[in-house]
Amino acid sequence: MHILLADDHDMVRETISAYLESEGGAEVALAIDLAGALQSIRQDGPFDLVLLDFQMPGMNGLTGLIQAISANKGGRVAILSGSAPAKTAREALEAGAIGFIPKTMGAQSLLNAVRFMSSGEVYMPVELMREEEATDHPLAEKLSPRELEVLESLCKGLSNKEIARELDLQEVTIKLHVRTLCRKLDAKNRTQAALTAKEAGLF
Amino acid sequence: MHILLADDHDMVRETISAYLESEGGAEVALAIDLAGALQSIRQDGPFDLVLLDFQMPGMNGLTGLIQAISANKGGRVAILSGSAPAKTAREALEAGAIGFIPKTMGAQSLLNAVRFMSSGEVYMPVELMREEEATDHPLAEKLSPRELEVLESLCKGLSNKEIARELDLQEVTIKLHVRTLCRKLDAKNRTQAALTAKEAGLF
DNA sequence: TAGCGCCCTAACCTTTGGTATAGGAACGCT
DNA sequence: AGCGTTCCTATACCAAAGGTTAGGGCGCTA
Repeated sequence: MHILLADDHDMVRETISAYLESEGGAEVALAIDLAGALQSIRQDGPFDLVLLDFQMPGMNGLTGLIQAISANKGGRVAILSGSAPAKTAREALEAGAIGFIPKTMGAQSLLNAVRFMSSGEVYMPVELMREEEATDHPLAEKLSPRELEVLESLCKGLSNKEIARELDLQEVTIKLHVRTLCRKLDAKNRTQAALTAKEAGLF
Repeated sequence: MHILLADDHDMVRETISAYLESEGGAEVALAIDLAGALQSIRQDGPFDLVLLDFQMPGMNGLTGLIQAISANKGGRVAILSGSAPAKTAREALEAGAIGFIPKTMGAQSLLNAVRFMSSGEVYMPVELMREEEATDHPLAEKLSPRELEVLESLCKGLSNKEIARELDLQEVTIKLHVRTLCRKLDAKNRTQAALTAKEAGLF
């Protein structure tokens, strides 16, 4: 197996690669950011599998993934993520990733998944696949669709008026939603509501 | 070397332990959370070194560290952290930790640090020691001490009046600081300022 | 059909937030 | 001494946020 592992945490990178090499007999190339990964791909030809850390310089979201896929001709690019929101996992697959690996996974399972993906199979942990559970953030369940839209704008720091324009509603209506949002999120004001939503990783 | 490694990420735990065992000849016990770690310490006697992930169920801040230190009689407890704010590192040392290891550290350096700490020496990466650089978040540099205090309260979602009470100042003064904060953080309002500060990992 | 939950709007009011302008006190610096 | 910076205070005005009550429309369901 010819594998490229890109992660900006030296420790993660080196220990995982050591494990894949000793236990899995893989040949592992390393990169510390997206730029390094892309260069390595172009230089040392297409890999059987490219593992990209999701939070890494240059990645910003899925654009880095897409670049890597186009660089590594045969595809075979997987995302490695520490805190895995199920939604991004599915988005990654839709964007063409061959797999999604949360770091909460065991080392042995990782090895299996890597073998799996190296041979061209798509890998995705079942916990992240359940359609329903996916969008269902524990917090989001209580909110109506409208409220979610408003909350998202709230998290951009927009004013009621701006939100009203964005959603094509009256300002008063926004106020209403903001009030109920504050109640549901147990916040005293819009700022706390936005902070809470952010911390819950909703957006 | 008799070592206990506690981390809730299976992958991190298993790969690091595999590395420490094969390359460092260490004997590594594992735990997936603080409770497990404490139990393991009490059962299998004091370890030469206990490595605790800073973000792990049961840790909440430094209280988990302190528990572990008192459980592992000889001390010898070190913190392992993914995103390492220099401030917490120093706080951990003050609380009695024998070392602080950011996951951005290389695997070989990790091994050295572990050997070092196992023999009772305090280990701390130099980058995190420089007194000045410590509080110096790239963003925080531009802000006066007062502004930082206000910003911190802002990040709790407090109103101007509440902040004024907390800092024993007049409300108008807070407004002033909020305004300059918004200017310096390039935010349109308090909410955006708070969000920006949070994202920069300031608090 | 009646009831319920969600969504939208209205008018009205109070509190809070944001801006401007101006001045005083404390500190370090040259 | 004079200068600049930071910090604090003050007055005043307008905009925005927060809250209340009241009402209409829509779709679902008992």
